[in-house]
Amino acid sequence: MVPAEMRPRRRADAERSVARIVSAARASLSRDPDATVDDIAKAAGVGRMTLYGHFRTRPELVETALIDALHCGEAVLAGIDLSGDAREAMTRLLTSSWSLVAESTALLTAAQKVLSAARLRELHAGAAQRVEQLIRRGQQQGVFRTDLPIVWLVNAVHYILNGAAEENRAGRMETEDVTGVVIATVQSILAVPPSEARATV
Amino acid sequence: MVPAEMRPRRRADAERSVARIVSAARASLSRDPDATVDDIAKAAGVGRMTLYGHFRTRPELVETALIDALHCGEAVLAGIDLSGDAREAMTRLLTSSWSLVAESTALLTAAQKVLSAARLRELHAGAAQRVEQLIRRGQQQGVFRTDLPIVWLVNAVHYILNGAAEENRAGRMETEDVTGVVIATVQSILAVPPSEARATV
DNA sequence: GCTAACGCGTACATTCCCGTACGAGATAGA
DNA sequence: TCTATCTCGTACGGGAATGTACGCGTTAGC
Repeated sequence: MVPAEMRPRRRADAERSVARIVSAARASLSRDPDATVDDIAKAAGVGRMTLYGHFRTRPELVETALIDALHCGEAVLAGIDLSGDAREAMTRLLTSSWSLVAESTALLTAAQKVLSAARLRELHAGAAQRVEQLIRRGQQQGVFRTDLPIVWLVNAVHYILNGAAEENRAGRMETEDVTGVVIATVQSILAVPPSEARATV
Repeated sequence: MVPAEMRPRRRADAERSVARIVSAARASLSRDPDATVDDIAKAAGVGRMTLYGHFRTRPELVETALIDALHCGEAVLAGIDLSGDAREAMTRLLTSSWSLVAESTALLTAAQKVLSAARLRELHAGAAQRVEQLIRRGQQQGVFRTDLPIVWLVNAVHYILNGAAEENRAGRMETEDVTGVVIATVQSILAVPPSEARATV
């Protein structure tokens, strides 16, 4: 709530602790949405009380972790060239940030239990919109399908990313294989299906 | 554990209660994996103590619900013609039972928290194998892709079904639209991609 | 070096859920 | 009608997680 600039100055070690806690929270929560405050503190290598010194409640911590992941996502997205052929742009996007997007989505579901729906929409709107715009541009270029609702296409991509991340965690897919599988699957979902292609001609 | 035939006879009203509880458990758990025993009892319209009269522990209830859903799935699958063109067979399968499969998958994730991995594999093996065999047959027919691991294809279909069910629950997709969207998406995922088609020829 | 800020542990109150114990009233089924 | 079975409420104990209170030792930063 309070802008970072207005809070009383923090000491350097406090800054480091907070960073480690947020990082641990992102990792723990995206792995297990029900991760305990104690789990996160242990993962961060700090005491539970130290954590409570920086975050008053668990929901506040979850929200901070989600915001952090979304900001990272925004930053990475901003650095990717999304112009040109939408299919190639999507491949670039997935190659460089599928794990980040998957993490954000997992965090989002973790946050659904503790944050209000309105707050969630507010936070997630930006991130999802970038993907949606890319898909929309692909549709205008005629390389992405238009026979399914765009909301579904956006979310289907997220479900696939999440699923691939989970397969990887569960040991059913090697980390080095994920990128290729994700790209192939997503491109198949977004591509113009044969039936529609005929209709378009 | 104990076969139904060997347990002492139950009265008709008890039979009805159990049926309502299992049904409520399936519905509640597939909506919220963390549904409380009390939630389920309320949804079933019985007291919590009545529930405990039939199921000793929550894990036992979860397992029963999962088994029930899987059995329903098996029964439906057994009634579907899976011969002929694998694509059409898949469409028939999805049309008649996407919601059932989605429910089973959701229940499976709910069960992952309370049942052992070994027990889960044991229970789920049959259901997943039917889908896997269908996909494998499609690959032999040359209508389904072979460039991605079959395990991934099977699970990707499950992720999509789950996702579609969630979109429907969240009010982002109309119930009457789900079937079409699911079929279109799954067929796109399984279809032979253009690049592989060229290579095959 | 001084001081405020920080790390961190113990202890405690609270809440929520699970599972058990007991028992009184209702009902299916013979 | 009679009885075993079933429903279901209250009450209780245990466990886990959240958040608070207090305090001592340490360290960053001036």
